[in-house]
Amino acid sequence: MNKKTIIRTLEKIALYMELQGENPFKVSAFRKAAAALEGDERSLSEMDDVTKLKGIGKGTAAVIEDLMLTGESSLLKELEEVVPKGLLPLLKLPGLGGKKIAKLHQELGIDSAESLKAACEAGKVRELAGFAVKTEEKILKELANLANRSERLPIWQLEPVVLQIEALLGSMKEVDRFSVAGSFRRALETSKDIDFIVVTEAVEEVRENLLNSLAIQEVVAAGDTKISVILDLDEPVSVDFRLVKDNEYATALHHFTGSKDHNVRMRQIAKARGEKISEYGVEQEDGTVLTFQDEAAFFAHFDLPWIPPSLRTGTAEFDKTNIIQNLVRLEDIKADLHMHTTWSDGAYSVAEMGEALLARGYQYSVITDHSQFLKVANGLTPERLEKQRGEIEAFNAAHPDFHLFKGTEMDILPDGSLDFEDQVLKELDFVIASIHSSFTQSQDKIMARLLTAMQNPYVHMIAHPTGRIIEDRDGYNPDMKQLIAWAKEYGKILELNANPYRLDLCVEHLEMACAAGVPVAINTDAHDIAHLRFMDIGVRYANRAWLPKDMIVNTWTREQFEAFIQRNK
DNA sequence: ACCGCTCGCGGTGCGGGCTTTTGAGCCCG
Repeated sequence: MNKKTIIRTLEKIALYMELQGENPFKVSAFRKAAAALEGDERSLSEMDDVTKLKGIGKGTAAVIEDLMLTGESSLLKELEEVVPKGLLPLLKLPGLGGKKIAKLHQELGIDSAESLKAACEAGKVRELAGFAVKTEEKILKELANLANRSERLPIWQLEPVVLQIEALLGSMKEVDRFSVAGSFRRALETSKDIDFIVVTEAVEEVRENLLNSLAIQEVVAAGDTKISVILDLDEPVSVDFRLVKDNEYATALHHFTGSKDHNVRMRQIAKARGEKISEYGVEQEDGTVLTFQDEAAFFAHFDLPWIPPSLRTGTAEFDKTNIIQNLVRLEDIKADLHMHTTWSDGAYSVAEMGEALLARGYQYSVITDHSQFLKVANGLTPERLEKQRGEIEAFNAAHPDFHLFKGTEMDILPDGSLDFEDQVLKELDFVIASIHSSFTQSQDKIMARLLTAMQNPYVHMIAHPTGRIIEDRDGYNPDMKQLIAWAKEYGKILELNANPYRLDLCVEHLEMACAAGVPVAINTDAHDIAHLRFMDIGVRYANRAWLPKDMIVNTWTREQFEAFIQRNK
């Protein structure tokens, strides 16, 4: 019996109890027990007594013992007999929780989405205490939505929507300031919706403007403090706007940025001091409410540094406050080491990319068009690569305070060889090696390919090391522990590809690279000037892994970078 | 159901808002 199964069983028990309308504390006790097991790194055999873990007592330990001895949980079996499986999806319906579902089951014998629909249509549901006509209508509407209801949306789908809404809010003269909040601001891979905090004194105008300017499928709520809409895009996207006064901005932004666990911890800290935090301010013991100009002032009130949103998980951010100042911020970034031009599959010329990089205030960058193997991307032959050199040198001659290094994104071929000979690589300043083909090879073959690149003295960096696309494909499944060990051994950089499709390395792998002391570069892989903005996402994502600034290659000065890339010549 | 303060019992990481049932359940971070 493995630990994962036990954790899942405890969570299942909680779910079934919830559907029975059980005491919510009892339900959460089972969830807490599961979380306690999950949070402990030891395997079950290494724990002599599970009840020593905080959150596991007599009852939950009995379930664990049951599972260990018999492979089954008699408690779960009993629950499954009493609670119909068809009720499980009903918890997803907004407005229905365990208590209400239990009542529907007990009073009307409802056991599935179908029977709930029938009961609503027959007008049976409105007769129940706690339900009425409106509830019935709402349930019917939500049942219709249930099938095509999308779960969490990936960051790459939300990012352009956020950009568009930011442009709209920025253009509205009644809007004094605004920010995106929620899990998007914390740089999570997926979010359920998008939250915006908007400061305005002209609530009506802003509301009308928003409702008229956005492509709206459905207005969920449109009050004085909250506007909630579903946008009519390829997939429906929920967006919430919170309209607040200027002095409430900091606490509202903090509150709606979360995470929930972070907020709970903050409120505990406040409570211990006799204060109360809400989205409107910090209430003092005498009832007066303090407000703050910005989040930094709010955190400072609790003797905390400004905690970057990505760190707000409710865990380490309160213990490791002394190293927060060592983490990377967007203004620390001095270069972008991975981008494409019209020479391969990019949309802008070398000079246009160069000007855009200068406009971002960078000191240097690297042009890295694809190599010849990638025909679909118009990859460069050694001859064309040589021609490109002239264009880059001309740009550099005209811009003495900035430097474009000459590079390539070279394919690691399916047979394990590299796309350019060493003589070609030798002439380049910076060489990226990456895999774009034969993802389904065995892990041994993939690792053999990567090892060739690692052992080549002219290669500096491995780009998007796993090849994953968020919520779409898993990539080529390299042995990351081994890859990181090689990067350390051969002195290579691993990339955090900041394109929101990729975010590769992921947080877990970044943490491993960090622990091993392997340098990381945050790159946009821009194929368009507009893509250079992804650096912001990359930086916020890197924060989630607590990567210190000095381990991030593109925070280095041009001199430091040059010293590093020339070491093998 | 678990924990902690003390051996049975009260509180359960927070607080606000919305619905519509004018309480209690549900939802948000």
